[in-house]
Formats: sequence, structure tokens, C-alpha cells
Amino acid sequence: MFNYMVEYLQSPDLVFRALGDPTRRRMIEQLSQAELTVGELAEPFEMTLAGASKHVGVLEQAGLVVRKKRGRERVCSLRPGGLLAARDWVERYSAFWTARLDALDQALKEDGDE
Amino acid sequence: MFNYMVEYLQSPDLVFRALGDPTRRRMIEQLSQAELTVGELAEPFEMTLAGASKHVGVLEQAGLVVRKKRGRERVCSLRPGGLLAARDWVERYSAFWTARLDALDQALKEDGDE
DNA sequence: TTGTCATTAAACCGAAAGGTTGACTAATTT
DNA sequence: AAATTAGTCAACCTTTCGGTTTAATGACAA
Repeated sequence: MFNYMVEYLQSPDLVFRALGDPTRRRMIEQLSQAELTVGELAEPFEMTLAGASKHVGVLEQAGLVVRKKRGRERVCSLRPGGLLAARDWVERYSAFWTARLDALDQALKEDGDE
Repeated sequence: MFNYMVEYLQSPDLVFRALGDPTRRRMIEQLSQAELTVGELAEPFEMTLAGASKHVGVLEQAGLVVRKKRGRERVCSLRPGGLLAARDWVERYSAFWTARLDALDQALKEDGDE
């Protein structure tokens, strides 16, 4: 098994709620491209810096992002493993769903065959 | 590709926020075992029926659950495909994360080798 | 037909969320 | 040293959330 399987203690509550906001999801998307300061992260949004900073705080609380200080700025990056709890939960139940959908696909395919 | 790849128009917002509540996640877990009426769904929780009904409403709005009426009761079941949008989003970015973690695992393993 | 059962609708409540402003700290520039 | 820049903190405001109660609807049972 993988080493990191041990390590998630993220609460699904915090993670899902953090993801339930479009601003924060876009921030994560940005951060998947590159590390960014809070200021850079805030720029695309019509929002004060303080507002954006609060969003970063929520992502950090949820364990999705880390902020480290570099001079007077804070550079944010994705925290590896942060999404694991959420991924596992979703995977588990979407497996159930897609199994049914695959069965449907199968039925349709067989329908097309005859 | 699969037939159902076309079909999700669920807003990630609604889905993630629906999942951001432990009561609602437990309801989904229950429903993955069997179809249940609103009353049955409500029972495990210390909550009025009306409260539980509202939760079901949120899950329905998010496209995760369907309610069909049977006599005077409403029987709830998981709506296939409801989790796909969320799954894809999470998968996409947790892939990024796990890639880094796998690299880390790899590095550790090679470390152990020499 | 009268009553009871399952559920929803509506009005309301306190707490949390998303946002703002303004004051503050700390690093940088001039 | 003074002024500017990056960011946070605290207080505040409005909207949404999670929950309740009470009333209404619609099926079923007596």
C-alpha cells in the first residue's frame, strides 16, 4: 500500500464546505498551476484583499492549502493529501452510481446489437 | 466513451454544499444500501421530520436524490450520475496531489534501496 | 365521514457564511 | 526616517443555513 494512506485527518465537512464555493474552487485551480501569493490569488476576483484572505483561510483550515511567508508576502500552495478524504468519500458512492450507469450502458449496447 | 459522459449538469456548488453536511452525507450512505421513505431516513437523527425533509430537499436540488411518491409516503433513492460532476472535479485535482505524493513515495523507496 | 398518518409549506429564529471597512503589523522602498 | 506595500485582525452588515413550530395537504383506516 501507499505511504500516504495513513495520513488524512481532514474532516469531510470542512473539505466539502470549502469546495462548495466557486471562488475557492477557482483558487485551487489556480494553485494547481503555480504557487501564488494571497495578492495574486485575490486579483482575478472583484473582492477586497481581506475577503480573499479569508477564503484562503478557509482552504487552509480545511487542509487544502498551506501558506508560508516569504518576506512581506504569503505564498500559497496546495497541500498534498488535502483532497484525499473527499476523494475517497466521493469515489465510494459514485462507484455505486456509475455501476448502475455502466449497467445501463451495457443494456443499451446490447439493445443496439440486436 | 460512455453514454453518460454527456449528461451531468449538476452545479458543483450545489453538490459540494449538499455534501458539506454530515446529516446529508449519512442520508446518502443509508440510501446506498436501500431505498427509504423520508420518515425512515429521518429516524436515526434527533431532528423533526420537517427538518429531515428539508435536508432531503437539498439533496434533491443538488441532483443527488430523487423522491417518488408511493401512496402517502415519499420513497427516496440515489439519482445515478448525481455525483459525477463532483467526482470529476475532485479526481482532477486530487490527481495532481497524489502525483506528488506518489513521487514522494518513490523517492522514499529509492532512498531505502541504497 | 372522521380521524390519523406521512409529508410538505410557511413563518420564524439563532448561528454561521460571505463580504466590507478601518486599524494594525511587518517588510520594503525611497 | 518616512512612506508604501502585503497581509491579517476585528468589528460590522446582510444573506444563507440548519433547525423549530404550526398549519395545511393528501392518502389511508375505522
